[in-house]
Formats: sequence, structure tokens, C-alpha cells
Amino acid sequence: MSSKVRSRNPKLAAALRREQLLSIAMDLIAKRGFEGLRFQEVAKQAGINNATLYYHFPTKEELIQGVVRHLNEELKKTGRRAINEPASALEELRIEFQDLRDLLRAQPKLFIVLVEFSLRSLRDPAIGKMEARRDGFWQEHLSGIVRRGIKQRVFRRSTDVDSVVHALMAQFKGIGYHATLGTRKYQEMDQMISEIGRQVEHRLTCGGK
Amino acid sequence: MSSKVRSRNPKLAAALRREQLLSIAMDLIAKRGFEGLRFQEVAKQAGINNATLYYHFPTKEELIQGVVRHLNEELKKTGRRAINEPASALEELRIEFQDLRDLLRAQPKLFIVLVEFSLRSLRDPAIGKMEARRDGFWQEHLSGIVRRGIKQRVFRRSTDVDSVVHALMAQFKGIGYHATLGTRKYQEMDQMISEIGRQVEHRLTCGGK
Amino acid sequence: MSSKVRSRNPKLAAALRREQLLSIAMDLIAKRGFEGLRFQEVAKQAGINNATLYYHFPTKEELIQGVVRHLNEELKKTGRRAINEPASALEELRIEFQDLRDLLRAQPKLFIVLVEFSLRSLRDPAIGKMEARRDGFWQEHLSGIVRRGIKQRVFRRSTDVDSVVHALMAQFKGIGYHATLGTRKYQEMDQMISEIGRQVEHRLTCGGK
Amino acid sequence: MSSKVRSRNPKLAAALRREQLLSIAMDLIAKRGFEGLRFQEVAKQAGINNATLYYHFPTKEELIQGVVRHLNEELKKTGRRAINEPASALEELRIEFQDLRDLLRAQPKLFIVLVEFSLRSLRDPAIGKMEARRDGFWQEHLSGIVRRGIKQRVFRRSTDVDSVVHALMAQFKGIGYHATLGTRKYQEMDQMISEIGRQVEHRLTCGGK
DNA sequence: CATGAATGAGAATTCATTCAT
DNA sequence: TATGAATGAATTCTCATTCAT
Repeated sequence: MSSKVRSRNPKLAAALRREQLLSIAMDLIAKRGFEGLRFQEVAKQAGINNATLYYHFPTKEELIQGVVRHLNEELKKTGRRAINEPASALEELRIEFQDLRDLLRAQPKLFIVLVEFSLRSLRDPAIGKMEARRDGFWQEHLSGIVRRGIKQRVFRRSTDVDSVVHALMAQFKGIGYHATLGTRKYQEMDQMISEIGRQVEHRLTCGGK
Repeated sequence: MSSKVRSRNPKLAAALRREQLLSIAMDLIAKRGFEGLRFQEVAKQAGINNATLYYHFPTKEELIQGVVRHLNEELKKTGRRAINEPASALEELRIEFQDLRDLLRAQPKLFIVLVEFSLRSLRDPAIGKMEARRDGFWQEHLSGIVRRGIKQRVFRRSTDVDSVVHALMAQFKGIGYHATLGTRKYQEMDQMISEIGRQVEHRLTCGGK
Repeated sequence: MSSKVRSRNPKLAAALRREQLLSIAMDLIAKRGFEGLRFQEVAKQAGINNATLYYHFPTKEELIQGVVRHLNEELKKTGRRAINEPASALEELRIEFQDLRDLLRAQPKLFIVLVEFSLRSLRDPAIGKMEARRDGFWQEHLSGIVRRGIKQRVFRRSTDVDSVVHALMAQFKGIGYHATLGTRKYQEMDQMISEIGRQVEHRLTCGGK
Repeated sequence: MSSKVRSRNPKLAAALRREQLLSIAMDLIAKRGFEGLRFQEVAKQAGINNATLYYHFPTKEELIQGVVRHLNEELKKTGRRAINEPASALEELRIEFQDLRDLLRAQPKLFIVLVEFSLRSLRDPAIGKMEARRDGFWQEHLSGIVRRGIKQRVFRRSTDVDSVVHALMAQFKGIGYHATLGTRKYQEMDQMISEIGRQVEHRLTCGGK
């Protein structure tokens, strides 16, 4: 089992094994919850010995922080669609919603783990920092879109960037949260996302206070 | 310490003690997380012996289910404002947002505990059932408002009730989630809530597809 | 529930309640084993409060000793058949076997409890004494039969009373033990008892060393 | 203390340690009873930590089942005398009695543990199965002897194999039971065993119904 | 890299017993 | 007699972590 990961390149092999271990750990967090993550269980599922896992991650804390980074990588992968220079900020925003919808279908686990980490961040400063950093990046990203929208005159001139961005973050989080921990029917989920998308667009593009 | 709860009426005293214990447990869940809830700690904070707590709640599971009920009671208390017959569904909706804002300020802990329970409901069927029930009631409540709004011609005739209600639930959840586990500045929070409120109103009241 | 036991005569009522409690305790020992006997469980099954049971039996040890006495009473009830002056010692012996067979069918629980007490007597001196006393009486009883048999010339003159009596005790115990904790088919049980009975008779009545 | 068990051969060392632990557990059952067996006590007597014992036996149940197997091994060791091709079935039977007598002197604890297990088998299905299996093997073994005796014309032709075998089992159990939990004088014990042996032989070898 | 064995510090739960009313 | 509430002392079991090989 463990031999499958070995290769001629030891550095690569080590990195692969790390990835494998982190992936197992993340799945376990999704399945059993943050506090349900057991060092022994990770090792067992990887087919290695308890103590060997300690070679890769000298403490549970480090394993967890590895999972956070692993999660961030996973989230980045989805955002790639945005690279193909979209026509307008509105387009960009729609892509954000689309990405969310896709990710919800493809990897619902991610959202559960995200919620687990949010809670953990309240108690674990190290996680808190990493979570704040991710939120910060995201906020920046969304701010960019909104600002571009205003500049492009696609969005109302009177738009309050910060409020809208926080609203968007809350809405995105809410969608992920409600979809994975509440409703679980795809159809309902899609209609809900579309509805929120329309609300946002409506408000951002129409005139008025 | 334990004597504070005693009174001439034993039934009342028992109920009060239960409330006290559940309140302590809920606070602990907010502070240390669901899995961080220690039976001993609850007893200690109540000033009673470990085993005495078992007299009141024969298992940890029962204590936890008690906390869910306690939480539901707390949530109901907030909704009372809605009783004073509001003028229209729009008014009702605004009250919902207002209630949310108030509760977020008054008892931010509740939202943390709510998230903890959502996660727990994935793994614990008993909690799952209770959570589904609460969500169901809430959905009904919001559906009523939206339907009344349509009947009153305050909301667009073409409104798809289910989508809107799920959108609202996701947004409310997102607000609580983002406000307690992300941003924590009151001003940002308020602006975010207002922004979402305006989006919703805009979409529900303006004509168009 | 508890009122059923009450009567005009308080002394009688108390005695009846004691009997009831001991009976419950004995059944519990049969069902769950000696160490499985729970003070709380006895109270619960009697429909009284934990603390009330302490009124009747100030300690668990006293409850247990009460059960031993209760068991002895039960055992005495069976022996009554022997009173009707049997013709000979052989007759008496046969009655012993018959009594055993009957008791095994009527109250198999007794034998389980007897075994429980034998084991307990190894560790609990108080029980040990009571058990030794019962065994002593029984030994006397059997010695009487054997001696009468010799005097009546029904049994071999060369019979060694002590050996035979101990053999009988071992056999009776073995029958109860094997029948309740091993075989449980009535037919097999009866044939086994008859076989042993024949062996004993054969040896006791035939000539030769 | 724990180092005494270590050796160059790790497999052997592990097996030895297991044996050591099981032996300690069996002694404790004999001394304190089945329910008096404390995981901690076993660990303490082995000079290892509580948790280390759990490394070897993941649950108390597994430890106990290990003890049953250990006990069976011990019992098998005694039966070896029978291998030296005895002259006749009568000889074989006498060897059985002799083995019993020897074992009673050499390892009286075994009998206590056997009784403990019989009782436990009433409540614990896993133990029940193991006990039934042992009894089954023993029954087969004794049946073989009796059948050979009939074929060899040493035992009465009209012998009912099943009854005799069950009678023998009950008698053997009774001897062990009475000798370890009742009488404890060697002389009385020996005479009792001889007496029963003579009864059995007499009945099996003499003619008559 | 890898492993088997070991450990200390908890954590939940049980139970006989006590006490005020 | 009877009860509800309380308690201390166990006891089983879990888990992150360490260490010799």
C-alpha cells in the first residue's frame, strides 16, 4: 500500500505522500468532524504505522495546519476559470456564482471542512490566522471585481464597496453552509443560488439609492 | 452555590436547576466547541459534583439534546416582536432582518452554537432530526411571509416562493455565520445586513422577471 | 405498586415487603450474576426509591445475606416430601434424587444462585460461613440416611459413610451445575440423573468392597 | 520488570508477553472473581501501564476471551497422559479420574475459573459459545471412551452412551466444584473421587439392567 | 522511513452510600 | 417510611505522543 507512492525521485515521493496524508486527514475531518480527527486513524487509512505518521507531521497541530493549506490549494483550483479574462465585472461576478455552484456539486466536503475550520479558528489562534488570511484574500478579490464594475459603469456609482463585498461573502458562505448542512437537493440548491444571484445583480446594476 | 437554586417549590427548583445546567452547557459549547464540552466542566461550573450532573442528565447525549431544546427556546424569545401585527409582509420581512441584527448583538454565542449543531447534525442522527425540525418550522414561517406578500401585492406576482425562502434561509445563515465567525465589527456587520436586506427587498418588490 | 404490600398489620407488611425485596434481589442475581446485582435496580423493580431500600437493608451486604437466608428457606420447602416417613433409607435416597429433579424443573434459578454463592463464599467470609453451615446441615442429613441404610442392612456393611456422603454431595452439586449451566434438555437431564442414581444404588446395595 | 519478557525474537517476545498477561488475568479471576477482574490490576501486576495493556488487548472482552483460550490450553496439557495407548477403555476411564485428581491438586484455581466461566456464559454469548464448544469436545472424548468400552466388551452391552457420558460430565464437574468450593481436605477429596470412580466402574462393568 | 511497544493525562460513566426533608 | 438530590471513589477506555530498534 505504502509502496504505491514510492518513486525514483525521493523528494517527489515525499511530497506525494504528504498530499495523500493530508487528503486522508481532510476526508476524515469532513466525515467525523474536527475533533473526530484521530492521528491513528489517518495512519491506519494510509496503511502506515502510527509512529511513521509522526515522521511526516511531528504534531497533530502541524497535520491540521497542513490540511488548511491543502484546503486552500483545492479552493484555488476552482478559481482558475476566472483567468480567461471575462468581458465585464458582471461576468466576473456570475463566474463567481458559477464556481460556487460547481464546487458545491463537485466537492461538498470542502464546505463542511470550511465550516469546521471557521469554528476551530475561534479557539485555535494558528488556525484563526490562516482563516483570516484566506478571508482577507477573498475580500480583496471580491473588492477588485466590485470596483472594476463601478469603474466599468456596470454597477451603480453609489455602490458601497465594503458593504457589498461583506454581503457577498456572507451570501456565499450562507449558500455553502445551507446547501451542505441544510438542503441537499440539487434542484433547490440551484434555484436558491440563482435567486441570490439575481438579487445581487439587480441591486448592483439597477439605479436607485 | 448549589443552594442558590433551591426553593420552597421542589418542582420549580428542579426546573431551574435544569435550566441553569443547560445554560452552562450552552456557554461551554460556545466557548470550547461541541466536542470540547466536558461533563466535568459543566458540573464544576454549576458547583456540583460530577455524578450529580448525571443524576439530572443520565448521559451526555441527553444533556446535549437538552441544550438543543434550550437553544430553541432562546430563539423563540426573539421572534416575539413579530406578534404585534405588522402592517404588511414587507414589514414582517424587515422585522426578520431586525430580529437577526438584534440577536447578533445581544447573543452572538447563539450563532456559534447553531453552527456547532449544524455540523453535529451530520454525524448524530438525534441532533439531525432536531435540526431538521427547526429548519422546517423556520421554512414554514418564511414561506408564510412571502406568500402573504404576494397576496398583498407587495411582492412580485411571479415570485417563486420556495427559491426565495431558501435564499432567505441561506442569507440569514450566512449573515450569522459571517458575522460571528468572520467580521466582528458592529458597523461592518450592520452595513452588510442592510445591504442584503435592500437586495432582497429590491428583488421582491420591483417588477421584472 | 408499593401499596400492594401494605396491610393492616404493619409487622406483617414489613415482612412481606422484605420477602418481596429479597425475591427481586435473588432473581436479579440469577439473571445478572452476583456482581451484577445493583442496589438501585432492586429498588426500581420494587417500585420504591433508592433510599427507601436502605431503610430495609442498611447496606448491600445485609441485602445479600438476606438473599442467602431467603434461598435457604426456598431449599427447605422442597425437602418437605421427606417428612412422610419413608419405608427405608433407599427410599429416602431415591426421594433425594426425586427432589433434586423436581427442583431443577421448578426453579432452575436456584441452582444458578447457589453457584454464585459458592464462588462468592471464597471471597466473602460472611457468605462463606453461611455456605459452610448449609453444607454442614446437608452433610448431616445425608449421613443420617446412609447410616440408617447400613443399620437397616439395605446398604453394604463396609460402606464408608463419609466418602459416600461427600460423593453424593459432589454428584448432587454436579447435577445441578451441569443441568443449569450445561445441558438444558429435560430428557437428557432426567436420563443423566437416573443414571447417576442407578450407579449410586448399585454400589451401595451390591455386596463386595 | 517489563524487560524480562523482551528477547531477540520479537514475535516470540510478543507471544510470551501475551501469555504472561493472560496468566495474570486468569489468576486474578481465580482470586477476585470474574467481575472482580480489573484491567488496571492486570496491568499493575504485569508491571506495565494501563494503556499498554490496551495495546495488547483492545477491550476487556478480548482479554477475557484470551483467558478462555489460555484455560483451554492448560486443560489440554493435562490430558496428555492418555496418549500412551492405554490397554482398555476401563483404563482410559481410570486415567480420566486420575487426571482430574492430579489437576485438582496441581491447579485448583483452574476449577474456580471454570465455574466462573460457566456462570459468565449465561450472560455473555461469546463466552457461551466457547464454553459450549469445550463441553462439546469433552462430550465427544468421553463418548469415544464409552463406545470403545462397549466394543471391547469391557462395559455392559446395554449401556446408554449418552446418559453415561452426561452422568460422567456432571460427576466430573461436581467433583471439581465440590472439591474447590466445598471440602478442601485432600484426603476427603481423594476418597470422594475414588468412591465415585468405583460407582461408575461398578455400574459400567457389572451385568444387569 | 518504518515499526511495535509503551505511556500519562484525561474523559465518560457507574454505583454504593448519605442527607435533608 | 419515603423521597430527591448529592457525593466520592472507582473503572473502562481513548488518544496524542515518545522511544528503542
